[in-house]
Amino acid sequence: MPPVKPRSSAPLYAQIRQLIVAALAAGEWRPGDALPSEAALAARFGASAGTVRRALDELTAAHIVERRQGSGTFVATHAAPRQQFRFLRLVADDAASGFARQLLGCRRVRASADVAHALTLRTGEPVIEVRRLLHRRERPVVLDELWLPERHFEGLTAEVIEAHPGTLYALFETSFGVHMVRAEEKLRAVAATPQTAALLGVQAGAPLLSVERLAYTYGDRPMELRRGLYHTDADHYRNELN
Amino acid sequence: MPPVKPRSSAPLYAQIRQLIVAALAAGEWRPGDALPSEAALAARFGASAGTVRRALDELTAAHIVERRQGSGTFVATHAAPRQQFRFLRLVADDAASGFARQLLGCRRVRASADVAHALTLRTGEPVIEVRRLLHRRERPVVLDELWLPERHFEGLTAEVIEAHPGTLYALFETSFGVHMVRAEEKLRAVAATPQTAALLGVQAGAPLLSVERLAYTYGDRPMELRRGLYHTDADHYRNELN
DNA sequence: CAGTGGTCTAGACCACCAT
DNA sequence: TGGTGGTCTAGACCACTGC
Repeated sequence: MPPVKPRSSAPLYAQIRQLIVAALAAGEWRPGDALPSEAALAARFGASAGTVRRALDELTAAHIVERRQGSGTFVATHAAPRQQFRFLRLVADDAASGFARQLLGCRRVRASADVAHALTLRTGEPVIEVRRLLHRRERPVVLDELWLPERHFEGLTAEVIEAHPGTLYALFETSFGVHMVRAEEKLRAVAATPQTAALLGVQAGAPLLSVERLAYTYGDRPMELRRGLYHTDADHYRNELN
Repeated sequence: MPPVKPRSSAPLYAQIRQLIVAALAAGEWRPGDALPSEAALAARFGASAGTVRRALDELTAAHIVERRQGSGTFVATHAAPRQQFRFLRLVADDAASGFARQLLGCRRVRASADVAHALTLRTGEPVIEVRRLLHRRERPVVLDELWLPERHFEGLTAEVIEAHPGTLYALFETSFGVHMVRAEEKLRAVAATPQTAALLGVQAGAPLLSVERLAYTYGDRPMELRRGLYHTDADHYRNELN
């Protein structure tokens, strides 16, 4: 990894931030690994400790790395307890409790036009389609359908999913080297179709919260399209606005 | 305003951040005003420029102040073009366009139990209730109902609202000195009642996105409860997850 | 105890804005 | 041209972790 170009227009801390992300994308450090110390990174990039620190500050804010005073700086991982439901904003109206997962299907299909467009693939390229149901208190609350580009997820089968105890994002990390960094969601209210109503245990036509999520890995590359239908009678989608 | 306590346990930059927020809450600087320069604030708080800068960094991230290189640091205001729709995440599926406002009512009522609880009032205390409709392309898309503690909004009437060209949050700032800093929202899908359906031009039972928002002013004091029903056929609620 | 991140300082230089 | 925020440095000291 070369040192930083001195004549570039972008601030040094931004260049260092990008170089660290590039190293993460290249797999130099894996989720959960410790990064070199701030002093070591400063030496590597030929910058002062304060400048490296600023780059790490921003990566910490973006949940790309995680700092632990006294121990070091670590690559963020969806396996960490805090990150478990980082992207699932559905919470119970009363006291929270976890979800039980039920896999409905996992198969290789050809990307439809809209799936391909979202994932920047060509229509008809192979994608893996997963369908699942999440239950809370023995009742179905989320019907999820998601698509992944097959070339990054070769070998993902129902058996692999069933055998994995953690979240899907943790599985993507450990088994496929794909770490999701951020996501964009589009929410709408829709009416349950007869099929979705049956799966979620509601009447056809009942209102459901539709959540379409596009998740990105390092370098803003879209890697997962997800369409969820949330039953929001006893749960709600929680959001904070700044 | 006294200088910072040297022996306190919280970091100096956090104390300075809180002192600045307290000064904002006390009205020392109003939205749109320039704060003293970083050097002047450093002198006032008896800290170095770097420490004051860190406090301002955090206030900038929270959209409480806004920096302009070469000019100074300014108190954030909802009147600024960028902040216009900071809390309204509903965007059109195609090209964006603005909203037209229609006031349905503004009256003084007694707080119901849930409204009072959200605003930390006692049940029956006077609140101002506002109801409006937002239109896009001549079609109603948002039915809004909101409640404000009367003691902070004395004199808020339909005429005042109709006469104000900007957003409600800008009006709250200029006429009542209440600046909203952040908000929490709870989203669900609900079925339109006959009344709401008529106002939004949909069938009774049609799915609507219900958005309950609690907005806070400086010091995390809740100042507005808002319940919106969004018609999401040609619009969606956009969210970014980090 | 050594090594790590967390805080705080002092100062230099640059980029931008207003006048 | 003077004042403002933006970047970058060098170094001191503290708090915490793990051996």
